[in-house]
Amino acid sequence: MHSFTEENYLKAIYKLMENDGPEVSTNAIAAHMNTRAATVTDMIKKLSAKKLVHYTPYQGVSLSTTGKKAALSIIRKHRLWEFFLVEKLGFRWDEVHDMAEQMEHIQSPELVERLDEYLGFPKHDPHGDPIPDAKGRLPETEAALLLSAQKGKKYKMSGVIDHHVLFLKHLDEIGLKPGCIIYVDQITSYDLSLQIRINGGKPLFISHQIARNILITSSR
Amino acid sequence: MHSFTEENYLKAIYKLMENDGPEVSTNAIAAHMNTRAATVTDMIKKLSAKKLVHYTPYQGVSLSTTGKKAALSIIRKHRLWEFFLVEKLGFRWDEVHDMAEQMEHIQSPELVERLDEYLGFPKHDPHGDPIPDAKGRLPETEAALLLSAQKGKKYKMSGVIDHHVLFLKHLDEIGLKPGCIIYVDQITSYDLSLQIRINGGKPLFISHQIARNILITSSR
DNA sequence: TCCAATATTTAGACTAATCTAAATATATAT
DNA sequence: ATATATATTTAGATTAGTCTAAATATTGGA
Repeated sequence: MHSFTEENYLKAIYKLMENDGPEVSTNAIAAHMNTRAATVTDMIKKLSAKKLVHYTPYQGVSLSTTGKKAALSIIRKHRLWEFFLVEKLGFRWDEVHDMAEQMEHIQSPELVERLDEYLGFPKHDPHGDPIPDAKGRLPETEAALLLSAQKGKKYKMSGVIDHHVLFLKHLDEIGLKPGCIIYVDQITSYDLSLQIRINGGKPLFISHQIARNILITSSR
Repeated sequence: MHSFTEENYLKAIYKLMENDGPEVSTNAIAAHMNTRAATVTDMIKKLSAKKLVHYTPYQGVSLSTTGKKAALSIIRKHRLWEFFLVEKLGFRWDEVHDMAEQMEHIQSPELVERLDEYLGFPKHDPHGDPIPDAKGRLPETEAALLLSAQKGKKYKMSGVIDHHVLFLKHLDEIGLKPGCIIYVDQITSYDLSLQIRINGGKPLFISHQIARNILITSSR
């Protein structure tokens, strides 16, 4: 249906749209995809001809209904495969992105639905990101930043903002991963660093830099 | 490393080489891959420049050691994914080829090894084809054709020659699939058709056409 | 308002994979 | 042995995706 490249553009536009609003700039896409603005313009025209995006020259681009659906389908596959890689094959959550990046392009609606069922219809991937259902609907996700946590309370880690491998690896090393319970013992007002305990373990210091990239929900 | 297209050529050359001997003709590749001879010549030159094949113009092509290794790695992945699709996701053996055709190109040595382990190191895929190990070694496979079976004996179905979907689907419908036990009750010398029973079930007539495409081993 | 900085698009070119048509080599049947 | 049929390669063109450099549009500050 769509080429790998087209799928990657749709996904990129979707993610940028999620963060920065519906109108996505050529340069933002170029930066996100590590290509040149001229290349992006070419591809946007193609996606526009296929009615996957709305495009007015110089005004940025936004996903059409079909484009959004396509993007969500790719994201669904990506996240289901990530879940598979962690839960079934035993990879760590910081290892699976690049593999899923390839697997998300496998074309077979039947395969996706069977995989979903096989995995027990998970709602979130190993990073805590919501998995769209077969219709492209995202599960409700109420989440706050760890830096907005209150002293003395406990929370459940529900995901991350930053998805870079080095960040994820660091979190994994200190024992932080989605699902764990975080007890907030101290908040240093000077540098906004936190002293926490994970699942009731020993105290751990978390910088503001890290706390702003961790998502939490009320525990239970 | 290699493009999808290059991988598909290597696989095609491997399969043709398996059937017709080491020297594979341009036309044979073109026919197998549904392209034109001119296209094949171009690609052969590229594979030759990469030292994946040995090539003398007008004399056909053969896989180099590296080329053969690459081909076996792709076949390994294809067959492991087929096994996964049937054993874990519950697809029928006649449904999985096209999906595996896409999955075989996923690049990640670690993923393949973990998948192999997860599946319990299977030796054969759902069609009975041998799965190369991590080093590219194929398991021993002694197999005969069903048409060479003897009256009154029983055999285990070990695979198929023809891999076309319609053939596989037909076999599945009549209950023949790798692993089943075949009792040969009668052989009609006139048309070489067979009367068999599957796993001791009710009698079934098998044409010569079908019998020549089914592989068997001695039962147990 | 107008100019400079920034963002975007256009023009022209490149590579990989493919094609058709023409040229050339090999094989085969009298 | 030679002509004809078949197989293969070459030449030249096409499409998708990419690039650089140049042209053009938008924006924000004086």
